Amino acid sequence: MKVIIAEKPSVARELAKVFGANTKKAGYIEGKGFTFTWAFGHLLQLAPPQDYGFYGWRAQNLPMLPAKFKLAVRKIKTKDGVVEDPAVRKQLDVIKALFEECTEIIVATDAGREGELIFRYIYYYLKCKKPFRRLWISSQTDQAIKDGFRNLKPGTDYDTLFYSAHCRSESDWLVGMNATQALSISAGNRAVLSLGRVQTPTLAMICSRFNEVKNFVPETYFQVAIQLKKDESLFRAISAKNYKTKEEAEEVLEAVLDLARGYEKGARVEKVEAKAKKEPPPLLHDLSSLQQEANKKKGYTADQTLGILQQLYEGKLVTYPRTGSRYIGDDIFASVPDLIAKFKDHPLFGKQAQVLSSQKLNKRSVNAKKVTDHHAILPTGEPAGHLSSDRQAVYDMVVGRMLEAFHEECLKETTKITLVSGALFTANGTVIKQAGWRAVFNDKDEDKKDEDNATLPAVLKDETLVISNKAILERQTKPKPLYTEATLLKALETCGKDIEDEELRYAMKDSGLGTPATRASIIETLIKRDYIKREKKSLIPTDMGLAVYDVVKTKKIAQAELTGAWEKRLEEIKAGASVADFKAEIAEYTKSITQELLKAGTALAPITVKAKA
DNA sequence: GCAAGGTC
Repeated sequence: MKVIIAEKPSVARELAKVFGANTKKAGYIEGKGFTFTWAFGHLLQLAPPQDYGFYGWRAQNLPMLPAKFKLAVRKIKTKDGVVEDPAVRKQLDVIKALFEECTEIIVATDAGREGELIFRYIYYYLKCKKPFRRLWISSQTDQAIKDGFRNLKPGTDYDTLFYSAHCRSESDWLVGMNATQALSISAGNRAVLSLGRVQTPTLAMICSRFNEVKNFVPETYFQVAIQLKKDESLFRAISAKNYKTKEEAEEVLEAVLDLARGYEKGARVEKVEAKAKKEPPPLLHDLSSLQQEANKKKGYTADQTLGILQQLYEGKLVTYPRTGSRYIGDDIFASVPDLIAKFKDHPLFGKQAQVLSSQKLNKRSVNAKKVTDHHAILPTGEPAGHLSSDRQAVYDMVVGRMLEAFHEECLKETTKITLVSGALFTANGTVIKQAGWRAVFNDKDEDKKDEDNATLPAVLKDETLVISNKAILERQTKPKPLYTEATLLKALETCGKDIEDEELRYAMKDSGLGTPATRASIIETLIKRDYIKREKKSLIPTDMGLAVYDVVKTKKIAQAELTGAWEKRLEEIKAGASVADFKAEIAEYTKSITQELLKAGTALAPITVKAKA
């Protein structure tokens, strides 16, 4: 018997279906000489400090550098404290029995670094010696699965991938556990002051933006607005220049030849620029873009959206949600017309689904090369039935985005009218000629200011127009906005892009900080630590968060570059570079950051006393 | 009591 192990039940079911195996047992499916079993993500984790004899949180223990890491069954928190997760233990027992029985293991965890680690941790924890081969597929259509099984790779081909995954895991433990204890201890051991490769740069981003806003000095400036009349329509134009003082603006205002001053047609059209613009449809959603949209439209937190999506996924209404890809492959695309047809009677989207059924689909979201372990989020087409309002809202975002993504471009015409009346004035307008994908939600373009979205009347060069009104506008420069969950998620995704060092920037280009599956929990961790809080839609630091930021802001652990540097080395390890060298560097860094924090954290003692009181 | 990573 051969046993196939997947990362999660849904994938195991999919594989079993392709093989025609359908005898369901507790924790596995069998048939046709194969057994399909699964993990639930990471079943095992690196054992906590006490498993190496580091009891309590004491400076003498630091730095904790286990000679050899141990694995422990994943824990959950219950009212009786932290215990082994019984479901995980049970599944491990199932896997153990199957591994003992089998002649060969086929590794079908997700095709990536963590997928490899999930399997290897199980394999080594169970002290299994059975031979294994690797299934490496990036799409789960029947054809891709069949091809993948015909083309299984030797398990050892992925040894270096495992080494890089293992290094990632141990390095995060070493730096995170030691830095956390060092800071907490030196601040008086009254509160958990956690630090980590991902959470600390995230905190730093929130704090630095907050400080920027707090220290921002707004500057007042002035504009002159005129109201013009062409036949029966009115529109507004704004001075081409901004003025620093009210006096300057008043001079310009005075010079305007308006009706009140007796000028029948005091404005002359200097220039009319009309441009046709094609606006392509948005890409399909990945988890992050959906979390951002749900936060903007409905105010859901990233964590809530992930939870809702997980429920929809378990209800088989949407495809795998924790994806970082906004694309699908050609195989999935082939099934899209049928999928769209299933929404022809949908109360909200039925009409657009029908429209789409009769036109050529836009292929902007179709690119097999940009599909990583999972493709973009799509509805499955299963009948949804009655859903709670939040599930319905998120489901509609998935369905609506699918219709948008395969829709035609939106055709717009933008117009810029330049006028002279004393000074120069401009009016910007946009007219949607053909809604295309924008017909799905009929939303306005939220990135644009209202005044740029005005509908302007047709005017000709050198035509003269009535100025029916004029005014001075007092404006203020604005700071960048505080982070919301939506903008923070975006920033986490893209934060590697402005790193100066070219190699580090390259190493982070596909990753950013954290992963789609973990970003929501990073935000929740910072809130749980009392480092940040939600205020309306914004995320703002607490006094504690700001104090921690002050201590670590110049250190490597607070920089996104640290992840870039690690990614670069991990990529090299994957390509065969020395593991020992990287481990030695991490041990060195662990020692130095621990020493620094053991001294630096004393500055935080007063604030932890206050927090405790 | 602690990281980041995965997922029911």
